Parts: sequence; structure tokens; C-alpha cells
Amino acid sequence: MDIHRKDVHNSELPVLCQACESRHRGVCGALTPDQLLQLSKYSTRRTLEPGAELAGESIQTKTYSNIISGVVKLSKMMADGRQQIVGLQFAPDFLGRPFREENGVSAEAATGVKVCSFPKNVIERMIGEMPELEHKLLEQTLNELDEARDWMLTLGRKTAGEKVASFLLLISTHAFPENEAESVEFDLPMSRMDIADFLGLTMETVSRQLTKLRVDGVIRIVNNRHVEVPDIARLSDRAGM
Amino acid sequence: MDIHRKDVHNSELPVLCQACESRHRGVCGALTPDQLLQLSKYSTRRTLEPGAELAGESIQTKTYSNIISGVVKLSKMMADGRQQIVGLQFAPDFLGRPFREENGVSAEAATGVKVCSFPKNVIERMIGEMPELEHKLLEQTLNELDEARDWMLTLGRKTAGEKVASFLLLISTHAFPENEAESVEFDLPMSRMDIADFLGLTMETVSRQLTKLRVDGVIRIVNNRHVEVPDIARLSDRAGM
DNA sequence: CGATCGGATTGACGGGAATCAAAGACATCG
DNA sequence: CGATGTCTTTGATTCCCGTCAATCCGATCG
Repeated sequence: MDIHRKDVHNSELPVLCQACESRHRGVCGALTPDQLLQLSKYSTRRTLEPGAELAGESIQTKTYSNIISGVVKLSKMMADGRQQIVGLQFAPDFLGRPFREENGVSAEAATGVKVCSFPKNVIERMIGEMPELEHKLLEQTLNELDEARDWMLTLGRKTAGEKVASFLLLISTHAFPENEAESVEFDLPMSRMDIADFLGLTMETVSRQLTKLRVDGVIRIVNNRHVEVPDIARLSDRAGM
Repeated sequence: MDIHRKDVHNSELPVLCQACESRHRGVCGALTPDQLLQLSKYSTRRTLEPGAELAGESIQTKTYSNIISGVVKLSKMMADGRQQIVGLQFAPDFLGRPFREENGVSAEAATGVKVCSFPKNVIERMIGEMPELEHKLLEQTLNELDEARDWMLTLGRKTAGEKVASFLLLISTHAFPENEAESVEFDLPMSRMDIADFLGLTMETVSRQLTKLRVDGVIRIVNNRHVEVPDIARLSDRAGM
């Protein structure tokens, strides 16, 4: 399953986006230099503070964005305020719903985030001339669907302890996709409350489970943000895998 | 959000698939009569008993299928046997993962199911000649992603009672997508165990919540399968919406 | 350095769903 | 018709996680 994802990424050599003045992947990878130049005229680079909203629950979004750095959380809320984070998007993911006006989820910067945004109509016109672009959108959408379904198993069937371990594994693999070592360390990109909303738990339960992993020697935490995992296999066990 | 879905369906006039000898939508809607004829040479119609497997967790699937009638459940399983249904597909949904060998989920007939299947390579060649087809696949994938994310909210944040009510609403809206009346009745397409696996609950809890809805007069159940909902708004309340 | 404030941890307690177990409903078959 | 087997319901009990509340920790001030 992951083999495929790697293939996709390998075939996408980083392309210089004129607007962002940076090398990144995402949809731009499918464009010709000419198209990139054209797109650059309409695109803007933005830096967002943690907590900044990129798109509201029913706000029409007229732009697409490549995430250059940082983490964006996608969430849904019930009428009474209960919230569920339904997806995390990392660089170099693509943000935006092709051919849809409403998005059904709200997108918010979890960390500081840099994005490169451009209007929907420009890229939709390009899709007409360039089927490859649509193929790339389909690939990313399929990846998001896989991730959503994986997470449904976590939400529906795992215990609190397994959920928290699964979350740590998820972050570590996204931070270091190619990592083969037996240990990792990384920064948590969000608060305990956000983690709880992602896992369908309360903040307190998340905290308790982190403590349990800590006293059992599975992880170390410094400054409430930085996590060290000496033996990934042990964490993986805790995740129920 | 649903407005869009309707647009999509309205633009797809039913097309006669030569192989199935039936009118249905799904991907075939995007094909020209010539292409349909060509596809028909390679396609077969199958009838499946409840419980029959269409695709295994890691079995390579070399075919696509249009669901002509019935309900297919997509599920994931943990090593220790815990199971989660991650999606339900109704006619005229399309079954199969474009450009992916492995599917990560196993697909099983929930009810008796009729499908029209054809090899992947045939349709993938057609996609090359016909970008519209890929567009249609993207549309369906986006719909599935929306449904998956909606369900993540249900799995992560709703109580058992709300989950069961949400399930009944889901089935009723899929059985009668255009229904505007205040009452509905329909058959449950699966067992209590399956419902539990879909909701992240146990069979017993599902049963108890159904009983509660019944004694509260929100639903009636005859023969353990047929459900009558006199007032959809009351059920909707119970779902936490 | 002490004051303040938001986020995180820990504790006590209760409730809701899981678990284990038994009884009931329904279909099929001899 | 009664026997059998499967699915469903109901009951009793347990336990995990949510709730409410207090404390702690780290950052940013004056």
C-alpha cells in the first residue's frame, strides 16, 4: 500500500514554483514550465499563525493551496460543540476540493503554516488542457481516502492506549516518511486538546495515556512537545498493530 | 453538499450497459456507445450471495465492478480479529480502486448483490482516451471521502444512541435519496453484528439502542429487518443533528 | 525574582458501554 | 409438529473512559 505512495512521490521530481519561490511537490509537479509560469501570476504565498482558519465549514473556498510547511487540521463540529478532527495534512499535500464549492470541513493551521495559494478557476482551466493534473488530484484523493479509512478503524475499534500510540506513530511516519531506524524523535504538532479531538477522546485521557507510555519507558517527552521513541517496535505494539 | 451529488447524478442519464443488459449509472455513464460496446466484450455479470467476498484485504483485485443492486460492505480487521466496517456501497456505486493494486480493505456482499465486472486494464486504457472518465472517478472518490469523514465524526464523538440513529438515517437516505416525506420505511441490509462493526459498538449495545428507539416510539421494527420511521425529524434529533 | 496565565497533569468519582451469560424469536428441516 | 441452529434480545456485572476539580508546570511578563 505504501509502496504505491512512494512510487507516486518518486515520479514527482520537485518543481520550482515561481510564486512560492521554493521547490515543492503537490499538484505543481504535473505542470509544464510554461504552465507554472502562468500559474505564478495568480498565486500568492501566505504564512499563517497556529489557529488561523483556512476554510470554514460552509464558507465557499475559491482557492487551492499547496502546503509548503507545517500541519493543517481538518475538522467537523456538531451543533452542540463536540468536535472531531477528520484529517491532518502535511507538506507537500494539496489543500482544496476540486470542483466542489463547499467543503464540509473546516481547515485550520495546527502549527505555523506556509502555503502557496491560487484561484480555483485557473487550475480548473488547466485541468481541461491537461488530464495528468486531474490524475494527480485523483491520486491524492485516494490517499486521503485510505488515511480516513485507516483512522476509522482506530476511532471505532481501538482502546484509548492504542489510539494514543497510533497517533504518535502517525506523526513520526509523516515527519520521517523514509525512516528505517529503530528510534525516532519529533515534535508534536498540536495541543493535547487537538490530539483528543483527533482520537475521539478527552484531553485528560490523552494525558493519562501519554504518562503511561512514559512510565513504561516506551517514550520520553521533554517540554511537553518533543517526543523521543527509543524503540519504534514497542510503540507499534502498543498501537495494536 | 448533497446538492452537488444530485447535480452529478442528474447529468448522468442512465446508459444501457450491453454486458449487464440493464440500465445503470456508475462509470458507464461517461462512455460513448462505441466504448460501451467494446467494454461489453470483456465484462461479466455476477450474482453474489450475502457474505460472498469480492476482494480480500491484500488480494490483488484486477477487476472493477458497477453495483447493479444490493449493498457491499468494506471492512478492515485488526490482527486480533476486531473489525471495523469503513464504508457501505450501494447501487449504482462503483467498486474498485483506480490505479491501485492492493485495496487495503476487504469487500463483502452484505445483501444479495448483482455486479457488472470488467478488467482493470480495459478501463484504464479507456481512461487514457477519455479524460471525462477519470473525472467521474474523481467525483466518486470525493464522495466516498466525504462519507468517510462524516462517519469519523459519528465514530469519534457520538454516543451509542446517536450512532444507531445515525445509521438508520444513513440507510433511509440511501434507500430513498430523493425522499421529502416525513415518514419512511425500509429493510435493514445487514445483521446486528454488521451494524455494530459499522458503528464501533457491540451487537448487544446496538440491540439495546434499537429497543430504546422502539419503546420511545421513534421507530417500529417488524421481523427484525423491516423498519418504519413515522417521523424522520424525531430520528434525526436522536442522531444528534 | 515573584506574579500571572494557559496548558498539562493528576485525582476522585460516576456513568455508559463492554463483557459474560441466559433466554427468547425465527427459520429451516426432518 | 417439534427439533435444531442462528440471530437477537435481555439481564447482571465489570471496567474503561468521561466528568469535575485541584494542582502543577512552563512561558512570559513587570
